[in-house]
Amino acid sequence: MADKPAIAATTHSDATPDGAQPRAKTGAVKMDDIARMAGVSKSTVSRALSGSPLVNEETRARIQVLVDSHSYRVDTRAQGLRKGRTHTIAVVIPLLHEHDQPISDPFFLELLGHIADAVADHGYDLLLSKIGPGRASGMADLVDTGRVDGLIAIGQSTAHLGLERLADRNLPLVVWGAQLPEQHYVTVGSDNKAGAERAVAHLIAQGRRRIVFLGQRTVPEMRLRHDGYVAALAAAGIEPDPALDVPTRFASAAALTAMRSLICGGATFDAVFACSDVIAISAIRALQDQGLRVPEDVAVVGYDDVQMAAFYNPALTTVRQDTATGGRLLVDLLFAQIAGRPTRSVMLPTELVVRASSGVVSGTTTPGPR
Amino acid sequence: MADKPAIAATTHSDATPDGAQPRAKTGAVKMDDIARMAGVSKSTVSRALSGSPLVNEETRARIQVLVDSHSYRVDTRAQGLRKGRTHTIAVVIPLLHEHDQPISDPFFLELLGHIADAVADHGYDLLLSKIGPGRASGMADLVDTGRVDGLIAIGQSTAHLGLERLADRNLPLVVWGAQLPEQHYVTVGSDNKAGAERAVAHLIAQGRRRIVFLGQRTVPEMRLRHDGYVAALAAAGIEPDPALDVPTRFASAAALTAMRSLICGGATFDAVFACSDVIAISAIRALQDQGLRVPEDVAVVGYDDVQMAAFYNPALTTVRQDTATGGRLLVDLLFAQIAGRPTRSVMLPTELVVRASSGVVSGTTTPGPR
DNA sequence: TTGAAAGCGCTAACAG
DNA sequence: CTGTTAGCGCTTTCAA
Repeated sequence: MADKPAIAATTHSDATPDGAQPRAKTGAVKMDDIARMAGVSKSTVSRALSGSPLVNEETRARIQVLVDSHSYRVDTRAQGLRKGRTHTIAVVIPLLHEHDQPISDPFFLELLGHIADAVADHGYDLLLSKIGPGRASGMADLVDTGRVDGLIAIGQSTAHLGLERLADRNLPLVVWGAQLPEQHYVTVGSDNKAGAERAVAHLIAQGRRRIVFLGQRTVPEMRLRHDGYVAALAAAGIEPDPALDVPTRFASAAALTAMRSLICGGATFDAVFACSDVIAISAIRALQDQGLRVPEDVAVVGYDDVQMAAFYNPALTTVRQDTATGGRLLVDLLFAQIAGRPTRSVMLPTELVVRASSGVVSGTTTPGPR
Repeated sequence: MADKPAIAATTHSDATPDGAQPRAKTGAVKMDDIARMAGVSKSTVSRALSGSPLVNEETRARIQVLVDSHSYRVDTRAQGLRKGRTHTIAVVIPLLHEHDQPISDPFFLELLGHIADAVADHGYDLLLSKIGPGRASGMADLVDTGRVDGLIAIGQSTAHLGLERLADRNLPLVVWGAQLPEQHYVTVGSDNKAGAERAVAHLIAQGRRRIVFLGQRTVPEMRLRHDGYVAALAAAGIEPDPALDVPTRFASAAALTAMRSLICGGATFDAVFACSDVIAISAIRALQDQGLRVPEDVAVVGYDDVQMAAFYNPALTTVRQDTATGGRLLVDLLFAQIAGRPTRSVMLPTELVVRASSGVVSGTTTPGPR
């Protein structure tokens, strides 16, 4: 770990600041207490609190007052134990690689934010969990130990088989990612192939012919994007050059290195299709460092339309994934499954957002943010 | 909600795909079942699983086999109910404004990632919760309803008073943010004033005199950064110009607008100190859109050293906050509080990372990423 | 070394 | 409308 912290100040001791109630940690008031004070039974309180119609309005009011004044809250743990539900769903981020800087891609954060909103709207809690490679069993545990009612996996990465197993066990599960043939689990994701195809076709339309594919093809979504890339080239009668197929992980640093070595390797190319905006941005940096101009010498297109894409310099042309509907859909489908309703995978349409980095001549007006 | 999804495919029905065990949803195996199979009592299983030394090794082995083969997992809900602990901690993101795009700043994500790691290392779960303005009571509920053992708030934003109340109730709570005088709760955060002061001093050292402060002073951390800004100016004998004090929210779009109107308002300045990297990046975009060069015409310094800062164009000079130690510290302090040990606030040192955007002449070598 | 019994705080029949 | 009675699945005395 890094160096010791520098300054230290405010002290938090267990002494109660002023003469406040020195209530012990176990001192929380329980339903029984409320019942006693209201002169009724626990059951009545329970009913009153759950809005049952079988309670005298007067009684309910009396109870409510007590509840408020003592700021009593039902213990969800006990409630869940009894009712068999947890009112919690897990969002799992399967890590792609050993020690990728945690959840670093802004795209994830945007999606996560929307998921969090949707989950909250349902009145559920959200458990966030990072799961290392191979350990899909960890996901099952979350359900088996009664911690959550269902799972949302962000990105199937290399966990495909593990996810299949979960789905086969009929655990409520929805995955953000690619729609694979024959898969047993439900996914929500953008139309990766079509999105990529359109992006690459756009580059070709700008007169580019030697287009680099920058991304990790082992991840299903990226493989589909690669398919789109190939399809677009084929449609234009261009033979894909394996030398322009550059694998890279998602971290900025990795992308930078990959791009650098491509350039230094003497490859010739006039465009780059990157599998994510973060990768695209790193690529641009590498290009500029080597004295290449974007988009004049090399046009670049990314994927995601992360917030920052519009603000980059040059502003990034990219394939937008709609994280807002995506997030909400993930949650809605999951709740449908929890409710026992059958669900099916959804593929979201993508949109090509053309900005400066792909070399389209535009006026002085900056293509704004979303 | 947006338009309807496009394509749909794989169906997830309740029918068990192949001849797998059509185990009902309640069909999970319980401790009692294991006990019966092992020919011992529930208590023994419990002891065996918790590593109690009062169990015959042979018995323990027999139980373990059963547990593994049935992939039995202890129900943490019941366990928690009995033991009074939840093994879960909450990370709360107090929202700054009504509908700021959820948790959009990459800085938060980086910090969150590290917190998640640290929490996982302790074997705890992490509940993610977004709380709207003013509703600090929501945080208390998390503890009162027995959902979590403690709270980590990321950014005090405008929730200061609410946090005070929580601390006064002696709930385990650690806050990422500014260290305010007399505050009752424990914080971890960077030395905002010193960091900002150094950044601004750096700009002054580059010969800049008219330096814009770009950020929201209502947030405690930002106010401290403003203090540092003023201090640096004062040290150089520069009178702060109120016209250069530009408030803006944290979203890229807001920063862009703020900067634009400053420029169009005809203000003259030769540098910008932005309260976050995201803001800095938007500011640069605005400057360039108006034909100003960075750093030649206007030098820019950000705050955070978000991953992308090194990759921006021009690479961003910024004040690095160490999210790795910060995250870990937040968690360690929280666990100390949960264990009943007294804790004190910590102020982390910052580091000024000088890159191209502040106009320092450097060779062809790019200041690399971290 | 093990088992029996008593709850953790709550809900849900089943009787009034 | 309300109270009584059983547990939800686990841990933990207290005895054996």
